[in-house]
Amino acid sequence: MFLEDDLKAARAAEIAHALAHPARLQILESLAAGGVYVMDLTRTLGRRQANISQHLAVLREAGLVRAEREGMAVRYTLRREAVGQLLALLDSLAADLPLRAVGRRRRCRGRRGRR
Amino acid sequence: MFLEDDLKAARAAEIAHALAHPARLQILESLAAGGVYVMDLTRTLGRRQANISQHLAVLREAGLVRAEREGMAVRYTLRREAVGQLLALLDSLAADLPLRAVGRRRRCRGRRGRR
DNA sequence: GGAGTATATTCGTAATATCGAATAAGGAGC
DNA sequence: GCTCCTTATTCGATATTACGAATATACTCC
Repeated sequence: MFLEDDLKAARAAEIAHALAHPARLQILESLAAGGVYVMDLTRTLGRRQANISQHLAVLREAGLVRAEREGMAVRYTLRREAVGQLLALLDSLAADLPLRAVGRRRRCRGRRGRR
Repeated sequence: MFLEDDLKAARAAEIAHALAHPARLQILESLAAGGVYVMDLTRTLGRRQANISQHLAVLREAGLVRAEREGMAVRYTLRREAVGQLLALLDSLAADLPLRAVGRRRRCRGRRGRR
């Protein structure tokens, strides 16, 4: 799939990149439950409005969410349901991932012994 | 899932980040078909050995792949099959993503009134 | 031990991401 | 028009990433 189509690989990488930030994952999770307004996100996530808006721009440009004006506010919704499946998969992977993966630790390289 | 667990969100973001590069997606796709050696990847992907090794390190630290020495070579395999499902989902999303998402273009959002 | 092969890491640099502060822009209501 | 509320964008500083080149490490064979 990606090996023979560089453009598709680039698109997929952009999508993955859009997912690659805790705040954006939380935004998407909020959206998965139904459309929400930006103001709700700033309260829920405890981040500056500008910051939320910046993250939303990343998600928008990746094609993962859609923005619709409703009067003064803007309602965001997931553009595809596959996004919800992606979240679920990431969640399950994150759940049973060995601790080592996160803490930026020294890495234990085979250092031979084992094998 | 991520809203109430910052650590899990961070892990999931790290996993997504590991996926967020065309070369790493291609590496994972190669691995999905069965273990491969680094030398194979350098040939298949047409990248420098050091570069492949650097990308493999990212995948390793994210817990997505496992490295096993086999004599002089090192064989890499997917650590979890959920990774294959992630790839498939990314592929389908990338397939029907509107073009606009990739080209870093000026963004055309509803902008309704055409300003 | 030495030479050769396969893989990993370090270093320097250019490109990119993240964040807050400030500012701009859309819309409602007066 | 002006003001308030909501959201978006720009700017500047800092941090992180990607890459090649060079170097280091692990292993095999002689």
